[in-house]
Amino acid sequence: MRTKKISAAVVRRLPIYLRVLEEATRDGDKELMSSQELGEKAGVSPALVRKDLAWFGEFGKQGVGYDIETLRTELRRILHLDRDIPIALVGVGSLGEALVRYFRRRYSLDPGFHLNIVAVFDADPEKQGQDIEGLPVQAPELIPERAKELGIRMAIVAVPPDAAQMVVDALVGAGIRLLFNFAPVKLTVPEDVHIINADLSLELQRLAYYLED
Amino acid sequence: MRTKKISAAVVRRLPIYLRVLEEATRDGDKELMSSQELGEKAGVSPALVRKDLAWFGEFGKQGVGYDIETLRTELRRILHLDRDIPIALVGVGSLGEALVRYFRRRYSLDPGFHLNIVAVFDADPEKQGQDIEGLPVQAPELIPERAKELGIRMAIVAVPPDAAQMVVDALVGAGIRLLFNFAPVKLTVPEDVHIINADLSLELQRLAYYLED
DNA sequence: TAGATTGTTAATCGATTAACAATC
DNA sequence: TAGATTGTTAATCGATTAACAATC
Repeated sequence: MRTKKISAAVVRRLPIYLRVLEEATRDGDKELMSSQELGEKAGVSPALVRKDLAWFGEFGKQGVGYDIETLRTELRRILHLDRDIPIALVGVGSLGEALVRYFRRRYSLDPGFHLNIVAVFDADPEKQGQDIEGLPVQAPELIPERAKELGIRMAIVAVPPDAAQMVVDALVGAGIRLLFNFAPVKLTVPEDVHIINADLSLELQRLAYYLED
Repeated sequence: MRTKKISAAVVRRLPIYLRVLEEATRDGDKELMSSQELGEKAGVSPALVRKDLAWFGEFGKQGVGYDIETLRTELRRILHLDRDIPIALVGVGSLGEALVRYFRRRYSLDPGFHLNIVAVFDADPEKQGQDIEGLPVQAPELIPERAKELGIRMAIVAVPPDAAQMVVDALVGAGIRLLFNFAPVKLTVPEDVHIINADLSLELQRLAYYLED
């Protein structure tokens, strides 16, 4: 049912639903959840929950609701989170290093968390060879090789702004088409490449708009 | 002209426009910029650029474009970035520490960057007293006191998920109504509190949707 | 069966784009 | 003046909500 193109707005909510369901599974108090309850916990209207899910199939039962276990399994499958996803991170500054630690710990502690940083790159020879959370920092020249070897199709970019476009080009050249960028610059990518920007300065600046005088 | 309520979609683009203008000022090649050019550099259509700016005043000249210097000054004023904004950060894990380093360095290097982390808190007594980028880690009990003293009205939350709601309640209790949250949980706040969530796991998970099988 | 809740269609809302008169 | 570009209105597009028949 992946024929029609699903909008980004819908995709953005799927991991939220999944998180609510994972929590419900952990707390394990019941087997069913209505769109009403799922919506409340996800911060979304019940109608929108149903509409979002309906894009992918008929997962609910009228008069009953959704089976938590089933829906969780489906959402994992839809999001490709039913198996490990190897990820590269480029740029071991303070932020990059923190991200490696954060995600690798999360991966090793939470068995349901399939996002796994498996290779770390930095152009600084001083940093190369250093161990970050069990991974050696490697030269960016090795990206294509390691990507192939490890099946990497997703990367996190945490390099300084000047280097970001170059790094992105290298990643795309290595066949990586899913990018999560922390550099505060607008990047240009081919249209079959998906890029999500986490521009933290921009977010803080927009928060400042709401300051009262 | 802040009578009508400006939508979040508009506010989100303002810092992008500002960044383009700051760059243009730095490169200093010219004094004017059209909505066409500003739009290209910001990744927005020219019509939308004009519409967004028109909410706040008539900053352009027909047939000419926008004066870069003037518009930059106006945007800074609109975003309250024409003066320093003191910020608190709570939670000195690897991510919190990286954020302190990142923003404090940015603040000291870039004279136009007015967002300034001025106080850092963590509940772990082991961490209290430690120096992070020139700031001592303090006990969260001191938040109200320091907030008053330093005029803090914005805070970054980088604590573990379990502690997040409690910390947010404390911050709101101390009169802080602008929050930037990194904890992977849905937080409940009074409606006059603005909260921006940077839920990095959620973003990576949604990127996984676009994996091809 | 009666009550509840889904999946889906129609109505509404809001944001973006197109178009153009005003005017520099 | 002629050409260019703004500010703004109308048209379009897309996302969310309301409503309800289907059905468990």
